Amino acid sequence: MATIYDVARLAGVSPKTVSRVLNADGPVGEKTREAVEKAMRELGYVRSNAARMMRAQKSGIIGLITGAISTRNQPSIQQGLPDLFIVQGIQRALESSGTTLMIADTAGRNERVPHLIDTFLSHRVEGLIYVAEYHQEVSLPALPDDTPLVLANCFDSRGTPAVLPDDRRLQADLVRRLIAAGHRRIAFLALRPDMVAGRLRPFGYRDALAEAGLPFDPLLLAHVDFDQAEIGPQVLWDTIDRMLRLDSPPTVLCCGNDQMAMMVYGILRSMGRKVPDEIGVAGFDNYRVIAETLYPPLTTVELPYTAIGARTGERLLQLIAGESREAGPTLVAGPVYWRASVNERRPENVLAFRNLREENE
Amino acid sequence: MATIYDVARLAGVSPKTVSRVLNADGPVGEKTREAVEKAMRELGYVRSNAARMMRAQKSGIIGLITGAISTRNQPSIQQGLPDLFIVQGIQRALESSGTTLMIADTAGRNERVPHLIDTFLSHRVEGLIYVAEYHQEVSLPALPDDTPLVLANCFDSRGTPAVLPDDRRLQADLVRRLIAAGHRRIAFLALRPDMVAGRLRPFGYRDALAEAGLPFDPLLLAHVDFDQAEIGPQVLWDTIDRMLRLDSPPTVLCCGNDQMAMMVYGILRSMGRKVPDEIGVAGFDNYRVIAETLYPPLTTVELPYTAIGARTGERLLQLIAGESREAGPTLVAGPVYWRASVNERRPENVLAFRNLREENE
DNA sequence: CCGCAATATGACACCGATGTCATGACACCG
DNA sequence: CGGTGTCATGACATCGGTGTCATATTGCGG
Repeated sequence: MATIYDVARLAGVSPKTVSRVLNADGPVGEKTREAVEKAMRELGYVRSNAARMMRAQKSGIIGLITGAISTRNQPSIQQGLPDLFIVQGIQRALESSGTTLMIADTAGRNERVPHLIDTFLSHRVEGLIYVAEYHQEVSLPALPDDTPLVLANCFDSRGTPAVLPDDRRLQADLVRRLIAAGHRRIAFLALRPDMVAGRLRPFGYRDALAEAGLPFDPLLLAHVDFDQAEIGPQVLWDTIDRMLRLDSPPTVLCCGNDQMAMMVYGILRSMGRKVPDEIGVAGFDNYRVIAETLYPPLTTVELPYTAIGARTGERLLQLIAGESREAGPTLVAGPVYWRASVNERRPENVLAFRNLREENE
Repeated sequence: MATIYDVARLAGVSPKTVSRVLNADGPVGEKTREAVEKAMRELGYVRSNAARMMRAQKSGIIGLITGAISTRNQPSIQQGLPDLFIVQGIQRALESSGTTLMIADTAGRNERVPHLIDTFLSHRVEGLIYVAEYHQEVSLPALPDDTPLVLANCFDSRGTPAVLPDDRRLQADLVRRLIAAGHRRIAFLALRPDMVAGRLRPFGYRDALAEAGLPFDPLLLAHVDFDQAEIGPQVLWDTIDRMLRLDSPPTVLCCGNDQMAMMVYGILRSMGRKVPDEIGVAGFDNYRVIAETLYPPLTTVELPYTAIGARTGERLLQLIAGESREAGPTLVAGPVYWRASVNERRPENVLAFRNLREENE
């Protein structure tokens, strides 16, 4: 591959002059510039980042580690989609910064992380991002002080900058909207309590109930490990069956995620209950393939992965630039998508709710 | 960040000796080695790839361009999953080769590709991979001759090495399995004919029919643009309705992909037809969130994205190593997943089919 | 016509690792 | 005891850009 020396020779100038043309620093004569540009074109010259990087002590590279399929403890076979959207968001944020992304995946083996970090350090990355597959606590090996790190969709106990979904608020927003639609008995089929989301979202659920002056009924809240191989569907069935037999049964089922909602559709159908007329169903994630394809389309709230990625990228760029920024995690919320799986019981409330939100914007 | 000179000074040796310890070439005295290793540990030394790369004229970097969300013409809102699995497969294949992956996404703007390629070339990538979101023809700008390129999930007219799903064979394998299960009237709701998969898979469908001596009935084959915003579901409904009213209606509906199958579940339910007892449904993709969560679980065939990625990585490594390998695209097939959405009408055939396949392995 | 500033260009060193070659210290053999 | 080979180590140049400083050329006011 052609070097700056080749270009210089062909153009009959010194390498330094070519460098000046490349970087548009220092003055260059009109005719000289043209000769150099012609030479570059003829040779198909592309400047070597390695050499440049050595001199400048700046790589323009950011390292990205994804956690991907950690064998067990997966919240669902949703596998990878969060990662993907987060990475796309990161790319969008970095796009205009002139940095390039290097990626590596642990492939489920966390013990590989130190090695991946070393590889990135050897490329002198200017910053590191760790992306987790679902909201969780992680523990990463320490980095040299001068390499900033941002965690996406996860956090650690050292207070490393992190960008997280605002699970509590997202759930509260969804339940608020259900209440605004006139629902009063709202069941919540939460995710397993050993997952962060399974712990945070019930708070949001109760926040919304409390705001509206509705009582919290423990019989309407259940953590359901719906994703277990064999018995998952059965557990889900039993839970729903129990709730529907209550004296005052729920008018809507709030599911831990869209995938669970999809299973709930099947179960309700088997039970002979029509959605949304006999019972409403709401999801969580706005996993579009599910939410938009289900019939009726699923009301849900968006887990804003792309936005999380974008904020992560921005936050890292700030750290690299040395801008201090506040500490603590950045929480990201997203919109409620109101589709046909929940009936509006009181249209007038919904209008009021909309107006209220618009005023708050 | 510490350099090899810092380490050398601290250990009281020359940089070259440190280099020898690092690379385990040339002989080094026992005591010297220990002193050097101690110095490296104390300084937290990580060797600079940039410097190494300059000397060695080898980067150990592979560039990966993903096509992602090209606005229109998407086969579905499946958005990104193929990309993701392909990239994971690539990473698995490259993992042991000591190369690092750089990624960039066009973000739907194809005109950015030349710029992305230049960025990669400036990092002196040893090879390039282009990953498309769905099986399609692409056209990339020419590369310098010495940088190998492999296309994943796409192909071009220049005969660039490519790794593709064997759509025809996958569809044939699935239909064969349906026939083995005793089905004789098999409807095929194909994808749009302007998509490669929409053209190739009908051939596979007919291959399987022909092998079994079954007639091809044009009334049982329809291309359905099920994904259109408003009318998609209606078109799908009409098509199914028409087929079910035939004098000799199909006993199973083969869908263009799992997402379409999911919609078909909803439509059949609305029509009052029970799956699988009154009619079978088969998908395509083995999009697990759908196929495993639907009730009943969906019989489908796997579009082997991870394998496509792995083969792509392997093929690129071979090209980089200068091993010639055959030209032409690499076609990758995958297994049929038999779940509960299609009834076995003739169990004895299925056994025979299994034995046959095992003999062929 | 001289002096000084602005413009245009080049020589050279340096970034950090490593290939090449040289050198010094031993050990072993005849 | 000299010759030869092996081991251990270092000096030096090199990879491709670019920062620093020097030099050559031109223009313009006085």
